[in-house]
Amino acid sequence: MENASADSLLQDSLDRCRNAGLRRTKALEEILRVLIQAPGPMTLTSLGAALGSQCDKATVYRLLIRLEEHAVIRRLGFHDRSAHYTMRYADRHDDYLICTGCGSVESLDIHCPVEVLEREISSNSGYTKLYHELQFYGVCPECAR
Amino acid sequence: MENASADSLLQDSLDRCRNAGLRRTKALEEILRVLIQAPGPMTLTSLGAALGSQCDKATVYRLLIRLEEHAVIRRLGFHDRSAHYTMRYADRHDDYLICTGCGSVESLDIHCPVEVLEREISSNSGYTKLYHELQFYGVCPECAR
DNA sequence: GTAATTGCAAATCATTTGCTTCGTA
DNA sequence: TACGAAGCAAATGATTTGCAATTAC
Repeated sequence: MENASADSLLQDSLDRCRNAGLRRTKALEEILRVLIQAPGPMTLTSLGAALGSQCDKATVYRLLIRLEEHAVIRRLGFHDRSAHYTMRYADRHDDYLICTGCGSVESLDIHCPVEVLEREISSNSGYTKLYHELQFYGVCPECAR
Repeated sequence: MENASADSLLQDSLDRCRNAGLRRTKALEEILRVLIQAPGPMTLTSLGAALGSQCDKATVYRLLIRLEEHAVIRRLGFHDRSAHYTMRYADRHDDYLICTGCGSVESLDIHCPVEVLEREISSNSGYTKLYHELQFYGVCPECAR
């Protein structure tokens, strides 16, 4: 992802945050900047490391929660003990392939056949605001050596 | 699930455990018995509660890990902080529908279109022992009131 | 008899929360 | 200026681990 693109993504995200009623603080900007440039989902801890001591862990934590509520980011539950977060873009839905050995995460930009099911399940169950999370687990070539 | 069926499932599971080299202990039997009868996935804590003081939490924890390694049970990562476990049967793969409000879990015995993808991903990525986990999240009718 | 399991207690570690201070709108 | 947000410190709570005592094979 090039700089120009990353910049406009940051702008878009900040706009969405303002519309959601979030104040434009340094922590917000930095978190979004890091997440946008990240090659993959990040945990609270890895975000903290990437931010250095620019913002407090509790601040990051609370912002992540709000960002997820407002659908700016997506929260992922891998088999890891910690939650992973990644940007949520309207035109893109990633599923993931995770190695059960080393824990490495690859994103799969596959056309997920689940979207159809989603609508079906929604009408059968009466659940609203449906979304899904799909993960594939396996042993990567390295770990299989 | 009736008793006769539950009994034979327990037998089958115990057999698989023996083949895996696990000793037949009281803790093992009790954990399997509870999981087999459970209406849905259980956490370490709920398992502990169901077992009363029949076995120590650490014992349950270590057994769950081994049972998962030997594919007797399946571990699920919901957005809950805790891991959920459920029996794994050869002829059955459940996906789940979870309410983001109250956390209730329903299992979906749908024919999951992901199985096909799984093989495809396996050959593209070189990953082996692939399996997947699919969850739908949404707001249940109650919580939407 | 012996190596695998337990039980109990203590250590981790990722959150989560309370509260005071700061800064944006 | 008022109220949401940040920073700091302390509380949770679900795992994880160490080690001595048991127990299945």
